[in-house]
Parts: sequence; structure tokens; C-alpha cells
Amino acid sequence: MNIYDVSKAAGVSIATVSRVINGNSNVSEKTKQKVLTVIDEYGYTPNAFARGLGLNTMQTIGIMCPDSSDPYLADAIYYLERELRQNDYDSILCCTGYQLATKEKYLKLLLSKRVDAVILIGSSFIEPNDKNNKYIYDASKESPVILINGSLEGANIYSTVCDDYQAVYDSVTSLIQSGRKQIMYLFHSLSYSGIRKLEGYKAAILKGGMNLDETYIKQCFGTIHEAKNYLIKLNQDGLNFDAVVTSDDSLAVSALKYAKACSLSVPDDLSIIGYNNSIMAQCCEPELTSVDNKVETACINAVTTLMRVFSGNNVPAKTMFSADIVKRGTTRF
Amino acid sequence: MNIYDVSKAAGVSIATVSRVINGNSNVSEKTKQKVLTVIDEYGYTPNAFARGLGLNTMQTIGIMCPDSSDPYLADAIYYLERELRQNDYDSILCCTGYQLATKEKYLKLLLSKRVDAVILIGSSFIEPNDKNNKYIYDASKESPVILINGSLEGANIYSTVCDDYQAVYDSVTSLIQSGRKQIMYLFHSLSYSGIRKLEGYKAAILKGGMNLDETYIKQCFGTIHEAKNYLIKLNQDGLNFDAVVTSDDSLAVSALKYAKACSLSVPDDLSIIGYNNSIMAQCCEPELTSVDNKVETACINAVTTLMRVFSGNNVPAKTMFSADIVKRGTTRF
DNA sequence: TTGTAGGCGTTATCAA
DNA sequence: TTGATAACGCCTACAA
Repeated sequence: MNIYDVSKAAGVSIATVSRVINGNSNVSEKTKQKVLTVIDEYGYTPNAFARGLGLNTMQTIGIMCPDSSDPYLADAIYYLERELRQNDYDSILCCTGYQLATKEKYLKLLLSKRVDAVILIGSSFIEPNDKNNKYIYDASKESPVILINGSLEGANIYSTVCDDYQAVYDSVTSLIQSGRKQIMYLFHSLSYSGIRKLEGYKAAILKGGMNLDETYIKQCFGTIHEAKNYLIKLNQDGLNFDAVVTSDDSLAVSALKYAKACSLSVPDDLSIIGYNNSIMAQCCEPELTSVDNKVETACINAVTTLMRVFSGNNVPAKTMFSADIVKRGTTRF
Repeated sequence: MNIYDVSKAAGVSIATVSRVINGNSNVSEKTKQKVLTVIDEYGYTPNAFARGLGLNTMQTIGIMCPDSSDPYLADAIYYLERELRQNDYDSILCCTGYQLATKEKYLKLLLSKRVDAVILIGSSFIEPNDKNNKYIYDASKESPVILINGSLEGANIYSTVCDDYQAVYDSVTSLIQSGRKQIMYLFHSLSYSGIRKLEGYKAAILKGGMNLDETYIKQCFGTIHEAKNYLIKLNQDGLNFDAVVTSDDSLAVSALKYAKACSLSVPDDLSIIGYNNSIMAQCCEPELTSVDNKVETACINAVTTLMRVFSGNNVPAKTMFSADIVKRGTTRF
């Protein structure tokens, strides 16, 4: 069943059928109805591949993320898909992991599928060594590249980021003002936003008149329990701390479990601030004070930006907005 | 840059270029190298739309789910995308919500994009009134339909389900054997698997020689906190219970928060069993005993099944496997 | 308002 | 081993 079959059955040319399908007004009402009746009767649907070939687009956006099961990224995917679909775009999902070689490979693959643009979620796509970002610059030559929570300068590259620096700065400052003396910073990785967060921590410590002691900055690996055990070990080794700021909620949960294991009272003996304000923040007891970095806002902004790029409007290369600290039971301020 | 440009530059016909691209062996090594050199030099990539038009496939699978930010569904999406990509298929994601009209609309939309198959995650796609499943039967006439955690009989429809009935039956039975007398069952919805779970509860209660009292079966709506408040209210209204079995982890977390609010000791005053064994189960304190319904297994099975369907192999219409109960701190058995 | 014909870039068939 | 050519199904000038 193709456009020729329809045109025959309706007794018109394929051009007329095409006009009806695409809502072209230059068709008499009578012809239009005739064609629509046939289309309905035969259950005809235009072939998307043929259309794609002619128009050179299938209204498809590639969404890349390291891991779609991560709660934060899963949220982002949800919002992006919703916003894109509202604009009649489909989303092709591609989970890349964290290895450069794989990221490169999949980005190329996505482009070879002729997506109209690529959205990269998470700062893990930005490599610390800018040479290694060539794969993104290359991609931007073919399609617009939208970065969420990562930033890179270049033609056809648009970034939407949360002010992670300020968010952590404010978090740490609040802890200092509430009397905390030894504030740890726990992180998983030093991605683009990872570095910004750490800088926020350092700046707040110095601004608060405290010593910047690198032993209070620790990278954690592994599961919730492994991170918890790591904290227990640090404590046994003689490290004392009365507050923990983390780069994500899962590390904050680990800190909470550490407190439980060591019979510390939260927030009095130990204050904790998480990041992302994910569902995890509400599962634990007490519930986590956590930084809400506004995924939904970011995703809406990203898609809006993209649509404006498509329609040839002028668009800012970088958008930054501020986070909220959602106060719950793991802090007293 | 198309196949003609390459053929000209290499001094061969487009047929030969096509052969080289597709690894057809009927090309002399010399010609092959010549063509490959040109392709590499020009950075040529075959146009996926044209290919799709000719082959009538773009190696794309539609994945539908009600809400990709739900931790359980997010996991499923992750595993499906991974497995599909290993088989050289792309995934188009489509979040539909829970309304029939929207599900119908999006399923049609996906088919109109000529996906090679559709995977529906979650039993919410199966309507209690079978008449309303027409949209799925219709879809199965055009493409294979794979159901994960839902079951429907029909040509070209393949179901992969976890034995939810047995899982809840076993959970409740274990609670009875450990001395629990008043076991509540909490659920969000009576979807296909929702019904199976409830049946498992009822059967276990009867088999355990207890009274089947409908007041112990409650549907909950809303957030974690709303469900918690609902339980508090039930308790204030005089309902007593010493165990809670839930249809998902988030309700189990609510039960845990209820216990905390009412100063009940878990698991001694109140035992709790969740479902899905999601990340939430590990965030709370004590950690949740939860049913692991093997999402990864289900997804691997679904994709394997699909690939066998594609290659014309005989394939079982329905696969069922059993769940595990992961014992943690909210039960004492 | 309608129709004709060319182009989009492949793959595949059939000859050579 | 290679090449010419016909599909694949649509959109859209351009012509009528």
C-alpha cells in the first residue's frame, strides 16, 4: 500500500494525495474528502523511510547518556523524551558507558543514522583533556550538539548547565555557618561538573576561614556499601569529620549508613548534604538534605534551545541556572 | 557525498561500491582496497534513509513504557537498549503514561515510523477489559510485539513474565511461618501483574489457614509521604497489622516511614517486604527485604526471543521465570 | 486546482 | 568480477 495505490483508488494523481497528506491547502474540499476516505479505508500510512530520504530527516534526535538506569539520568531522559515528542521528534536512546572509545563509536554511529541532533546528558562526555573532545567537535560539524550538565565551546554546540559550583559553595557555607568544623567532600568522579563542584567546596572552605585540608576530599568507588565501608575505615584510621557534602545522593546515603554503623546522630554528630535530589533522598531516614539541580528545567531549556536552532533563531551558546538546596533531616540550618 | 561520488573517485560502478560496503565477497581484493581508500579519504557514510527505503528496515525497535523515570522501568530500558544494540538495533523510546488513548496513539505512531518491532515494558499496557487490548492485537499484525511483565495471547505477540503470583505467595507464606498474624497487602494498581500479585497474596493467606479479610488489602495513591500518611490514618482508625507486603518498593518505603512515625520496631513490630529490589531497597534503614523479579533476565530473554523471531525460528509465545526474595533487615526469616 | 516527472541514495537483479 | 538499471515511496518544482 503506497501513495500510488491511494491515488489510483481515489482517481487522482500522487501529487494530490501527497498534498492531502501534508495539509497543503491547494486542494479542493471535494478532492480532499475523496482522498481522505480512501486513506482511511485502506489504512494507508506514508512510508517514513521514503519521506526521510526525500526530506533528509526523520525527525529523530539522538540521546546519549552513560547509564540510563542512574536515577538522575533516567529523569533527564524522561523529560527530554517528553519535550521532544511534544515537538514531533522521536528519541533514539544510546547508553555509552564512561569509556572514551565507546562514546566516540556510538556518537559516530548515531550520526550515521542521520539524527537531526544529538543530546549528551551528563558531564562525563566532556573529557578533561580537550584533545579528547574532538569527537564532539567533529559531531558538531554534522549536527547540532546539545550538552546537558556539561559545557564546551564551539560552533553548533549548546550547553545547558546548573551552577554546581555555587550550589556546593552555598551548601558548604551553610554548614560552616551552622557550626560545622570538619567538612568532608565525597565524590565519584572528576568530570566537568565534578570539578566545578569540588571548586565550590574549596572556595567555601577558604572563604569560611577554614584550612583547606586535602585529606577531607575523598574519591569513592563502588556501591553504597563499599563507600560506607570506606568511610568507616577512614574513621578508624583517625579521620574526624562532622559534616559530609557529596557529589550525588548515593554517596550521601553511604554517609548516612556510616553514621548508623558508628552510632552517630544525624544531623547533630554528622550533617549530610546530597546532590541531585533524587528519589533516594526521600527513602532514607532521616531524609537527605540535597541539592536540586533542576533536571526538568535543564531538559526543557535544552529542547527549547534545539528547536530554536532548527528554526534558525539566534540562541545563546550556554545557559546556566542556579540550583536549590532542599532542606530535610540531615542538616540543621 | 554519496555512492556516486565514491564510485567516480574510485573509478568503479556504484554496484561495486555497494558490494564493498556490504562486505559482498564478489569483489577483487584490489578493487576493494581502492574503494575502501576512497571511502576513508572522503569520510563517506551510507545514507541510512536510502538504505531503509530499499531494505524496508532501519534496524530500529520501539520501546514503550509508561514512565522511564520509574526506577524499575529505567532498569528495563537500560538492559533492553544494551541487548538490542549488541544485535545492531537502535531503540526508539516512547513514554506513554497510563492512559489508554495515549498508549494507542503512540503505538500507532511508532508503527508508522516503521520500527521492526515493539517492546512494551510493564503490565500497565494490558487492559483489564480485553476489548481495549485491540490496539496491541492491531499492532501485532504489522510487527512483532514483545511484552515484558505482561501477557497477552495472539499471533506475533510474545510475553516474558516473572511469576509474580508465586513471588508474593512465597513472601506471604514466609511471613505467616515466621508468626505474623495480620498481613496487609498494599498496591498501586490492578494491572495484569498487579492482579497476579494480589492473587498470590490471597492464596497464601488461605493456604496459611488465615481469614481472608479484604480490609487488609489496600490500594494506595500518590507519593511516598501520602502513602505513609494513609497508613497512619488506617492505624488511627483502629486497623492493626504486623506485616506489610507491597507491590513495589516505594510503598514498602512508605510502610517503613509509617513504622518510624508510630515508633514501631522493624522487623519485630512490623515486618515489610517490598517488590522490584530497586535501589530504594538499599537506601532505607533497615534495608528492605524485597522481591527481585529479575529485570535483566527478562530483558535479555525478550531480546533473544525477538532476534529468534526475526530469524524465523520457532519461539515460545510465553516465557515465565521465578523471582528471588532478597532478604534484608525488614523481615526476620 | 491538478498532473507529470525528476530527484533523494541505496540495494539487487540481470547481463556481460 | 564488474556494470547498467530498475525498484523502494515520497516530495515538489514546473506545467497545464
